[in-house]
Amino acid sequence: MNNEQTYLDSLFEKYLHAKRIFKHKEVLRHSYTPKELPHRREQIETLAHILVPVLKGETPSNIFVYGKTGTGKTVTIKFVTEELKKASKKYSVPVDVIYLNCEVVDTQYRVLANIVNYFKHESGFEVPLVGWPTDEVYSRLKEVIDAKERFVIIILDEIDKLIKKNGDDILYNLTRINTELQNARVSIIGISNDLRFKEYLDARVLSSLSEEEVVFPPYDASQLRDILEQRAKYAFNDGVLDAAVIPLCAALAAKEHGDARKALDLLRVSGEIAEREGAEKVLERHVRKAQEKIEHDTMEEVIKTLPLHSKLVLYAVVVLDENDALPANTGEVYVVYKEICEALDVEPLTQRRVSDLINELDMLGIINAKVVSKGRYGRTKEIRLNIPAFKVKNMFRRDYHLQSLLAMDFLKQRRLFA
DNA sequence: CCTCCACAGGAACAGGTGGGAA
DNA sequence: TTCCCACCTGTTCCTGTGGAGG
Repeated sequence: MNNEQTYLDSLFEKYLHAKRIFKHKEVLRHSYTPKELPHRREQIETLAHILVPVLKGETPSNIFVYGKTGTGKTVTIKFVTEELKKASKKYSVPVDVIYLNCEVVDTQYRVLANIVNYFKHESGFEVPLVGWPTDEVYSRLKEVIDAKERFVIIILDEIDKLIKKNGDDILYNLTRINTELQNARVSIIGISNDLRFKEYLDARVLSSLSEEEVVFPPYDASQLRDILEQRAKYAFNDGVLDAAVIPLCAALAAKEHGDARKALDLLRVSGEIAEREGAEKVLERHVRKAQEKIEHDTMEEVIKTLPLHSKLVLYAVVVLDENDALPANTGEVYVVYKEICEALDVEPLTQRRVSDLINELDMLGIINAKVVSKGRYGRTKEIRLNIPAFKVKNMFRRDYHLQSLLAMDFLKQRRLFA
């Protein structure tokens, strides 16, 4: 047998094994809506109960839904509203469900524009993504919605993001829109990860938005196990999962506030790693590898796409870390940052701006910035690095600006904290 | 109890981009 | 083309503040 032949054999061999792991991988993606939602019966019933007046031609209450990430809020709402749409056909009540994710659609203008554009096939016009005055879009919205008798359910997912950035004007407008409509009725379902977000709301808005509240508690490990098992049945071929795999994925995800999304990602990536290795079964060690890979990949993606000055600020924190100068305060980070800018011949930003960049890095989980008061010695942030310095440097190694910085071994030459 | 540090973080504004409309 | 608008980055100027040390 010649080399070419062996190569071809192993090529097919690998392919065969690869086929053995997954049956329907897409079942493990979070965009997939399963036909059954384990451990969410109570929430489904509550939501159905709140929405059922629609079928009798009455306006349902607005709903406020909250729970941490990966507790099944979005998937449950989508499921229930889908069912409602099916039922509404039977009773011939026209219902439109508009789903908006406020992480993407994150201004009052975009929310309104998206709603108007939802009806573009019916109304025949479209609002541009920028350009119009907001109140014009709003009156166009009323016109379009009110064109006939119907119920419009607007789902605002991650509504906290929208409010934190823009205040509660949108909600104020949307919650009282019914008083200005003749034919149509609008109700709103707000979904939030953050319970404290209610503090940002005006009392009137709050009382009208949270006429009904539905809470999604985190899943515990055994519930996560049920969810994974249900999906694994369709996703994987029989017998390819080692008995320890699902419990481990569930346990790891349960540790992080019972996040089902995380659990599904772990299971999927474990399968992918096993597949790539050409293994016949998914084993515990694949899950461990998957966890590392997920963590590393998301962090790397975030850091790579950071704007230049955020990278420089982060690099300043790395330098401080390597000088054992952490936790540092804002002033110290700013001093190092300015030196880095000078070394690279880049115009530094003001401290005010850098302070905001530090907050952004904190939000991304790359660093940790806690506001502390040191009494006589002022009020500042205590800044720490959340990932090992060498990992950050490795990610920077491919960055055009920072390469030179690493090459000149900035840290040692400058002797910043001798 | 008061002071005063070293900032936090809000407000107003400037300048630029990218898009639609007349 | 020119004008308008939303939105972003960034600056300047500013007021507010928790708590150690006097």
